[in-house]
Amino acid sequence: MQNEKETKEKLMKSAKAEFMEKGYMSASLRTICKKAGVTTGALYFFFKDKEDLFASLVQEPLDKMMKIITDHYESETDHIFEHIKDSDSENIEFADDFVASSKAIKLLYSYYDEMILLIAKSQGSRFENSMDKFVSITEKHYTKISEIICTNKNMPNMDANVIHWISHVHIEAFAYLLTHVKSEDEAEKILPHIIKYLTGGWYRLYDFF
Amino acid sequence: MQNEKETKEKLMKSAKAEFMEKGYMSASLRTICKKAGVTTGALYFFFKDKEDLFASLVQEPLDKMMKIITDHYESETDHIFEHIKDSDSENIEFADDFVASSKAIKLLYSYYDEMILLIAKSQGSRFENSMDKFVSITEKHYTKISEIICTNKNMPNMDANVIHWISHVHIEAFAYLLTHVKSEDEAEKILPHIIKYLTGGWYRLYDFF
Amino acid sequence: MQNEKETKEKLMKSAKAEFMEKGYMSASLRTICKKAGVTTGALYFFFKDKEDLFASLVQEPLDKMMKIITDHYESETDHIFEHIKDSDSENIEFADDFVASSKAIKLLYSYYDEMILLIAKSQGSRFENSMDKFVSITEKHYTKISEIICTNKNMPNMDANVIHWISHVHIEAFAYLLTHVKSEDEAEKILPHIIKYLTGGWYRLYDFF
Amino acid sequence: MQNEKETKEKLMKSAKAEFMEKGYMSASLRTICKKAGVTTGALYFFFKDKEDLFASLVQEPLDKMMKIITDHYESETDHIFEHIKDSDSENIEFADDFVASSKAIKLLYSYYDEMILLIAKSQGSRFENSMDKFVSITEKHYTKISEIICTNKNMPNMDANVIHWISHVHIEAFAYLLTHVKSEDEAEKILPHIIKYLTGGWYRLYDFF
DNA sequence: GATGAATGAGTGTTCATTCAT
DNA sequence: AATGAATGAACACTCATTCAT
Repeated sequence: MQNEKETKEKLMKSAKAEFMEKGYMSASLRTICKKAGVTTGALYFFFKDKEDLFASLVQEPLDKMMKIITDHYESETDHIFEHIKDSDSENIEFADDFVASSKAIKLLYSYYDEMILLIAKSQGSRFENSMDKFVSITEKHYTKISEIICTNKNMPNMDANVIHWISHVHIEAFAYLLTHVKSEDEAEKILPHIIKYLTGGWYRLYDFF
Repeated sequence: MQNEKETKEKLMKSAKAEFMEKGYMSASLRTICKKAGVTTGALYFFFKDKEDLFASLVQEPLDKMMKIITDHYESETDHIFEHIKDSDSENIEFADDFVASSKAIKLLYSYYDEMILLIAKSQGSRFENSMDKFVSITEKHYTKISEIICTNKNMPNMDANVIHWISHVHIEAFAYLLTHVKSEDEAEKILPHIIKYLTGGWYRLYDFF
Repeated sequence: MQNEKETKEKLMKSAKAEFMEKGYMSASLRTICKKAGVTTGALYFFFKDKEDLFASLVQEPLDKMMKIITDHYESETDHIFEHIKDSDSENIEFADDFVASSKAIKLLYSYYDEMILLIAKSQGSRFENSMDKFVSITEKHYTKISEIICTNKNMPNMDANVIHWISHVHIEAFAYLLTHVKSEDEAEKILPHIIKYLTGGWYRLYDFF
Repeated sequence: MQNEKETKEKLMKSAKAEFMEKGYMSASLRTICKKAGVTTGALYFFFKDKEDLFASLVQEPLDKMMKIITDHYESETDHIFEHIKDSDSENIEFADDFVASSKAIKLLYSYYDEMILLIAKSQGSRFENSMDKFVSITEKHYTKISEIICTNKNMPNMDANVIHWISHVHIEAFAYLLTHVKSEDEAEKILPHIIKYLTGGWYRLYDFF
């Protein structure tokens, strides 16, 4: 009726605040509507149900993030394969990938609220395990890399559970920044140290020192 | 009923199952009582409220774990200080502390259910951030260690946020094992790799290689 | 949209399907519109309200059926009066009216869906008792016939409630066929037996044997 | 709390009135509770859900009625088999079973409200087709009888659909009385005529005259 | 002719909690 | 030590209907 699309936006803004405050399960649609100044019926005109409302906030950022990660790993894989051919097998270098990571951080912080919703406020919704998907992709990538290293170094393959944990830690590192470091600037300052630490782990695990 | 305390135990057993299955928030006291074969009134005789019931399951294990960790760090701190005096400043060695870690794992798995409740099923209760306390203690310990290293190596002190993250990662490593690796044996097999990775991070972060 | 009346027809078709599936009360205008590919507003352009939409489907068939029955009884009444004069009072014969009944069945099955809507799916609407009107007309007719017979046979008049019940049964017989026998052919095969049974009732009730 | 069992009874009384007035679907649990002077929570202490509340009113009467009918048909079957042996095949007599029917009517009217609920107010609940079960039992009984008659008279067996319809009519006759004749006395007066009519149908259908 | 937006009252159901007995 | 009864607020969701455009 009134100003076009305004209601939907008010609803989404109100929903974001409520989900952020209480999490998916404890959030009340009644409260969301009240704060948006609309009736519950209006909400159901725009959204199928509670989950759809939540999805309207996080689905797109999630998809974008997914694509960024997938693309990144693809290019990194290419890079490593080239690197392997050129260099002698003993001196693989782990990319202290500041550039890519910095990009990721930028995206992450540009969707600050939405990422928080996904990471910490989605319990009870179908998004409650979306971090796991990131971990899964990461795991696939690291499994490949690990195989290359082990082959080159004549080591037995690394235990799959270990790779899974490392993937988990890497993804969690970003989640950690979001949930514990409010400002992007601050995050950017810490990030190099985190990367340094994480690559240190790789080197040691594969006996490079 | 007959044997005193039997009701309370039935209630706690039933509660554990329900909390494990649905998490704190989604667990229903009605269901817990029904499965225990008692009325809700009985529950409220033994427990103040929902949170108190949850606490009855996790508080003690949490406290024990807390003590173990605190004690461990105290003894480790002593050990490091001695070590510092004895050795020259350049060659600090990070304890790849298999013994202590293995002990922790044993305790962790002896309270498997309770730890899962704390780590993964406590959202909505006052225990939802209890991991943070572990992280805090760990952080204090690592802050000390970091200061010693930096002093010895004439480096500027490490950013507090980085220390906090590292502490987080170390605690999460144990949580990860619990939530992803069902059997203790399996966990013990993975643990050395995890420790190796984590100490590798320390070495690199403080430029030991 | 383009071709006028197309929307209305789509709406009615969709409504018929929904009413058939769920009955008047449980049918949802939302669903009807969705399946017709129109908005609720469009529905309210063509129809006053839910009941009006239902009426658009069944009113005309109902009226036609009403007229057929009324006409039929009128002609039958004439026939009986003639018959009475010609014959001696003892030998009234009940028309095992196969021809008329077969005609009725044909009409009934030509409006199969609409009749089902009226008979079995109209609860909650103003049509929920439309069968009663058929019964009423039938009752008037049979009351006359009963009076003629009783006069001729010097019997006391038949209890009005009994006549009402018989009328009810006769109408229900047709309703039964519609709701229990899908095909017209099958119905036509059963119909003679039903008529035979019903006329048998008349003979016995009025002590013809 | 207060007077034992009073609340449940008030609830059931209130529910009966509401279901009678509006039918199962349109009845509102809120209204029922309000009129009983209790909160909705109280209702759910005594009854699982809306259907359970409805069942608490009609299940027992339904079961009793079912038993009466089953028992009746069993004894009637015995009677007919004896009768067959004694008499010559040509002169089967249909029991104008006033005694049994009168008994049924008495039971029916002693549960007047409940039977009305079952017959006319149960749409939307699991009881909406309970009449069909009565018809089914009746059908089985009449199928047997029909076979006996046809065998004795060297007729082809009667069409199953016809038997089904007759069963339907017989059951509906009782339902009709309940829904159209308020007083039991009045019903008892009409019943003999109905039975006479129905047996007349049998005689004619099987060509006894 | 038809849309898109919105209303507001309503639904059945579940919840943790209380308390007289 | 425990029961059985009851509260009352909250929940997500659906409904027929309205109306400016």
